[in-house]
Amino acid sequence: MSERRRWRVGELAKASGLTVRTLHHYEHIGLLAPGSRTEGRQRLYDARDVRRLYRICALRDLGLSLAEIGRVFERGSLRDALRAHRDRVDAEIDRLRTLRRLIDHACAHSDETETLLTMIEAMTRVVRRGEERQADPKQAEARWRKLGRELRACMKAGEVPSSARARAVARKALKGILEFAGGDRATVEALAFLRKHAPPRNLAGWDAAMMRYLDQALEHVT
Amino acid sequence: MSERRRWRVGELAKASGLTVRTLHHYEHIGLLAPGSRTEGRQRLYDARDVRRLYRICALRDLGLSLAEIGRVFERGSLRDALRAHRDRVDAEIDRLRTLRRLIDHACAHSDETETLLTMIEAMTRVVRRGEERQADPKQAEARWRKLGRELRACMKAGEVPSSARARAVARKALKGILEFAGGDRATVEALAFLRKHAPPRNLAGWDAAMMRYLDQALEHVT
DNA sequence: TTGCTCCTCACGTCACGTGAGGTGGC
DNA sequence: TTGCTCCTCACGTCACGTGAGGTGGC
Repeated sequence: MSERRRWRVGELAKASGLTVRTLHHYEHIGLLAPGSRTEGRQRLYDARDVRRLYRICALRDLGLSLAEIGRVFERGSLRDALRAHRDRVDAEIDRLRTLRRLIDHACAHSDETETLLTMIEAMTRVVRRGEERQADPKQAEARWRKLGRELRACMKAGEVPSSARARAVARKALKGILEFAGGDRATVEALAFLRKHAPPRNLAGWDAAMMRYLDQALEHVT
Repeated sequence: MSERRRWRVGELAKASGLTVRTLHHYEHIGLLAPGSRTEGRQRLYDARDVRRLYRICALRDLGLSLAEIGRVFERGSLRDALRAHRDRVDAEIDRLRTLRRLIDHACAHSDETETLLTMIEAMTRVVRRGEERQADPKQAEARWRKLGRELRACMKAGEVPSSARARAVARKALKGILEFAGGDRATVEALAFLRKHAPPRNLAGWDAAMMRYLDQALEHVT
């Protein structure tokens, strides 16, 4: 009674929603070989193969690579693979969110290709090479840390952002920003936008609240 | 005085953070050719090339393909390209969010590879092929629409989910769910999870509030 | 002359898509 | 015999990475 149901490659393709070529590919890389073949070398998949295929599809739909899936089936821990994958997904979501805001900001603020390009260029320059452009990154960081401490003192003392002390800090910060931007207006604007919408995490001890406070103080500085 | 600054390929690579191979590639596909070459065929990039390169990098960092970037430079509207891209980014964020919840749910609820696989398989089966499994999709949809109307009537009348009328609707819904799941417990659970965490949009006229109401009513049905 | 940089092929990656040319009939 | 499905190469996609073997000196 071992006359079990068999599937030819086209049948399995139709049932699974994959293509015949995909099944060939999975066999080629050693991920799923049919249990048997006919005398004419036609592939015959059995129930075990089908089961395995659905698991492959499930993991693939989660975004695992075929190589990772192979490893999970061989001996790996699915849990570890999933945890690692979850972290990758989280990072990707973060990245896309920032990107989304950047694109939207660009779209909303200009119609002209030239202007748009300049703006995007400035933004990505800031995002990508941020620290690299500093003459001396360590010195620059120490300076921002110091400014951060001064600003935090203003905040703790309950001073409004328009107070003389807060404005003094803001003026020093503005000088640092202008220096960083190399005098490029688009870069200064891009920095302001990024401070608001995609605050860098843990940048020299600054947090989002401090950046908001700084932006308010900057509005009172000429 | 046209002795302008020139860059050899290695210099430009270092300055831009790209590899030499990448610059070769951009030339190969017609995206960025050096303004000139030496007698020994060495590439010489000028300021215009550098400018163009930074724009290419900016658009690439936004996620545009090299082909799209080429089109934008030739004649295309950057704005249209950005809008289209923004929509793609949005869709991708949605997809990853659902995925994220799915992975987390799976991780949180089991240690065993076997169980995890079965759970994930059930979920992706539901997500991917939802409607296909119905014997008659049109008839099924009409049925869910009818149930939706009955449920909405309960809600409008201000009845609590434990009321007799709501429970009657819930019992009918449960029957439909069991049928859809083909008697598979894992699939039923997966459906419940997805109703809560990744509600399908506009499924036979049901919205998220209705699904919450149904879930509450289901808790009062044995 | 010694290094370093540059050059042009050309194959590899990843997950398949897309024919081409020929054979099988679970 | 006619269709339909199956078979095995093998090149194409995308954005480069990675040598291999040889030449230039912006």
